[in-house]
Amino acid sequence: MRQSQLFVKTSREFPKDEASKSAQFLLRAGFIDKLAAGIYTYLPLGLRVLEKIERIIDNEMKSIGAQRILMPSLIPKVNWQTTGRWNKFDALYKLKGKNKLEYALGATHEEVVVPLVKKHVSSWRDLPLAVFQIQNKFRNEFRAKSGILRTREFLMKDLYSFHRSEEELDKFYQKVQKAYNKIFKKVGILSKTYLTLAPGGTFSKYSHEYQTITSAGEDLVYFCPKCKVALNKELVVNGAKPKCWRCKRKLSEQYKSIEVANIFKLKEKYTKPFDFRFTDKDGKKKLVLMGCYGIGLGRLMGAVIEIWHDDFGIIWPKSIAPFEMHLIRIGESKGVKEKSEEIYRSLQKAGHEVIYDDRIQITPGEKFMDCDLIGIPLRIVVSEKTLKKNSVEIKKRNQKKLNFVKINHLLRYLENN
RNA sequence: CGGAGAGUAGUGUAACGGCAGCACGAGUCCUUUGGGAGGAUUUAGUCCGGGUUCAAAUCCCGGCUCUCCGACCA
Repeated sequence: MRQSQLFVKTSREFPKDEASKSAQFLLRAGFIDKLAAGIYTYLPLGLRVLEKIERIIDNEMKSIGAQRILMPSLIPKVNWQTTGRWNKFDALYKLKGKNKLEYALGATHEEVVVPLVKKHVSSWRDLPLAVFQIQNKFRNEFRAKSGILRTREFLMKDLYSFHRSEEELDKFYQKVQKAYNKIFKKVGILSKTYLTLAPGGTFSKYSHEYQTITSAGEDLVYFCPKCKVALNKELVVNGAKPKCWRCKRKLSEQYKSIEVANIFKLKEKYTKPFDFRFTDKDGKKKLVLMGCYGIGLGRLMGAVIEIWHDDFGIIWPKSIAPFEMHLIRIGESKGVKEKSEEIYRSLQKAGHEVIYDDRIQITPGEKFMDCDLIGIPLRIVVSEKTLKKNSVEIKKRNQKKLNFVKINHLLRYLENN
């Protein structure tokens, strides 16, 4: 993509009203635009990142056998009444339709997925089953904050699994944990992200969260260095000493963290109100057991930036960077222009995702500053200086070192690095 | 939802109750091209509604919005 064609421009000024680093960089670099508190547009660069995260999650979900669907956002009142959440879940956005019908925008989808799956599952032979979707959720948060870390409309992957026994549910629950670890590894935050025991909220007694430790977080956790797991502070009753839920050792140090994902064993909590039963091998009707598993995609994107940035901007992990490389042209001479256009075309032809700073009347300094701000992993510079050596200059976003590579060796160099 | 703070041009900021100014950005033209360059020129603003006053960005009342703290929370 040509940077001159990007309709969103970068901004030199820090937004006055944003405290969190991820929000500052995303706004300055033109990844997102704020419409209102907790409501954001994803601009071309931001959308590319979001789509890459989506693809990673989609792959991992499918690899554990989950089938992707897309449920509606408009959910009738009766469904919420069946589970008792019409009045209990106060983050619901409620709307009135014609004929006095009422709806809530989807804040979570048990009320849709349970009756849906019930229509098609009746025998033990139909189970286990897992379905997921990636869709915008609406929650009327009392307070939106920290840019895309806590919003009122946000993209979420929600997975629901259905089982015949607790044993089967446990097994799948473990499988999801492994898949989640793979996801966090791919997006570059696994080393800071810990399985955390937490209260279950409206869903169950306990749940597990995935907490990414960073000072930008709004949660507090105790971390066990031996077990590599954490305990949410909300679970520590007044005065009690927090203990690791695995090895039982006493924990003392508190860390701020971001809850990037949450998983629950719902068991029969939502299958019961919908009377969702299956006929087991022994001919008896039994309640289906259920689990649910969420990841907030935008929040994950924000968490990655909280971990991966420096004073100049974002440092995207390769896996979710909006582009693989940033080709920068310095200078306006005919030779430089022709050569950089040629390199741009050959990179594209070789299948590389490249953003090309072909803007004119922009000083080299400004191009470099924008490049650091946007945070593409690899920077390739073409200028009079590099052309004298028949080369381009290559620099990684997270390193200081400059490499000069002969132009006719460039594609091979990129393959091997 | 409770508490605190703030709303002036696209962004960031100034102006005692008395001419709304500056910087950056954006547009046009020229020069410049290895870490936010220089010149010329143009552009654009007091959140909304009421009140006090000869006169309101400024004082008062009401509303709206944003940010932060708390509460809440898949």
